[in-house]
Amino acid sequence: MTSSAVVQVCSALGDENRWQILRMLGERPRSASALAAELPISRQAIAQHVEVLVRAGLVERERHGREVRYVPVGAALSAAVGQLQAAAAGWDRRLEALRRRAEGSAEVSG
Amino acid sequence: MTSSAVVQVCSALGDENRWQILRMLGERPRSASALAAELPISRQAIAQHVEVLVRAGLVERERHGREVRYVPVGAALSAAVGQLQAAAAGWDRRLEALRRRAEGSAEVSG
DNA sequence: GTCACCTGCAATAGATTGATTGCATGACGA
DNA sequence: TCGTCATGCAATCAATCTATTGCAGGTGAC
Repeated sequence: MTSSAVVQVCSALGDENRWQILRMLGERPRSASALAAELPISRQAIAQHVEVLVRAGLVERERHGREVRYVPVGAALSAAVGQLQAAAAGWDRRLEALRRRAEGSAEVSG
Repeated sequence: MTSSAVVQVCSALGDENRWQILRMLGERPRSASALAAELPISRQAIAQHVEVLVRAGLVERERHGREVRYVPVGAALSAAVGQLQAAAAGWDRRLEALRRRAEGSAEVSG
């Protein structure tokens, strides 16, 4: 892993095609070929996007005969959301303190 | 804007340098020059990262004389987290249904 | 066994991103 | 006014990412 889990999940979620794929898999697990039949990009491009999602832990492979179906993993997203939430909460607290200080005195001694 | 707000926030959060910057700004708002003095990358690189964060709505500019201080915006992160949470919840529900179906019968008729 | 289909790997081209250097502009302080 | 310091813009380079094509390997159907 080149980066922490949250960063990797965010990076994976930082692309609209991957959101689209994730949404489609959420409706119904599908193979890369099946996804390619409904999206304007090639199967290989989709395979690469899915690989990113797999590495981020957001989807899992499921073999069905010669077919590989991809299934989203809700828990991974929930976990990432939890950490983001914690970060947001921490910042909120600190930022509130900062804001109070800023309103009280714009510039104390340089 | 080239993409939706959530995607943009995720994309901005998909880089460790930007997390680092965000954390440092959370501790204490600073200028790009001040950040550059504490990070191993150039001021310009930091300025570009901060620009990404500003475009994502995660930080705001604050002029103080000839200095430009950057302040994180907790609300933006909270909002994004909220949407991610909604997505996660939706998927969780659907995925639970899928899982139940999968466990009951591996492959029903196509 | 053979055919068809789906997956997987490799190589490649184009676009985007991350980081750097150099210079110009603008504001504060002496 | 002049010097200093911080910001801002432009150009450039390297690395990464996205998407494509082509082909080899495997699995299931007949």
